[in-house]
Amino acid sequence: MTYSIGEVSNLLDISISTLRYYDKEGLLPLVNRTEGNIRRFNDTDIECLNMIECLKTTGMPLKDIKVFFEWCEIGDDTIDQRYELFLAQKQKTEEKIKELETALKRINYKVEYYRIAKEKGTTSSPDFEEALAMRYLQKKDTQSTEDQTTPAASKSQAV
Amino acid sequence: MTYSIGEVSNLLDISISTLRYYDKEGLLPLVNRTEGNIRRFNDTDIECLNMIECLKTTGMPLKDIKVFFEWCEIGDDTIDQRYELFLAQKQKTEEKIKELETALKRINYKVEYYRIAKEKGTTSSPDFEEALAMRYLQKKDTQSTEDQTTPAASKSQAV
DNA sequence: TATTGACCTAAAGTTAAGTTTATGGGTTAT
DNA sequence: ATAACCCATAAACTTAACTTTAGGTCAATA
Repeated sequence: MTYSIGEVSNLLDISISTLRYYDKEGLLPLVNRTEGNIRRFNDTDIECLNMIECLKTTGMPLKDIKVFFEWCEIGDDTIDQRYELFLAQKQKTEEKIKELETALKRINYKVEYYRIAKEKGTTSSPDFEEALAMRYLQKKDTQSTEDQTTPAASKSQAV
Repeated sequence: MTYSIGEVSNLLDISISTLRYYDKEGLLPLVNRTEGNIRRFNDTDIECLNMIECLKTTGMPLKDIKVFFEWCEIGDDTIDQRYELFLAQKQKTEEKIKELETALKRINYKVEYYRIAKEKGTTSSPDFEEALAMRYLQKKDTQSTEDQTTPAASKSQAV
């Protein structure tokens, strides 16, 4: 099965110009062309594009993705490099997830903070302060696993 | 307690030029200055910078972060907007984490793939194919929670 | 006193990852 | 057969988030 650039664009939700850009940058080694110079993408190309999306999601820059594909083309001599690449990317991704989870806790605290502020109509009344403190203490007692606050954030009204 | 720009830079691991850039872009409402026009950061400024880092981590562009701080300055009339902002950011962050976890599975599969390739010295022998299949089936049987493969990825040797 | 080091501004430069524009070829529907 | 599409390239443009550069102040130190 082969696909035109427009079909691939719809299939993978990547713009046509981005696909051409990736091809030009050498991220898609050897995309076939018709006699009329029109690209025909095959299943391997689709696989490559899926892998590009995967690596891009985890924050790998296109130039590094390109190097990976070059290693693939070279063959078995580059197995070690490719192993190290994925091992490093695994670590980076795990770290990224942890960072996001830490940030999410702060954000969840803010959602709670502003939910109470909405109820009270202000962020600067004793009533608000108390409701916030109540909510915060209550959660501590009940050992809720989600929506934990970051104590540092609760020190300041400023943000 | 107040801090010079250099101290803040060391404290939060943000470059001096980035701090000046944030200030210029209006992300740090009202940083105090000495008579000699030197910035003195206080604890509220540090709090703001921590919040900037948090929001930046979750992918919020600086212009949106700026809007948030402007809302903070306006006061209680913007509580609803701020609530919605954090609610939206909570959702985006949860989605981002899921995306990363999906990508991580693919990457974990590749780590396994290349670990076996290293052992066998190739990615294209029947021996390698078999070892990979063994490993994959074995994991299915034992219900391992980590390092699951994405079946799509196992279809192609290409990448 | 001269120089070093930390700070300041404004403006230009950089990088990544595309997107847009200008120009043109080939096929299909009215 | 002419308009409407889909495809092609090259080159210029865009955006975000910084970073670098050039030029200047000021305080402490050798």
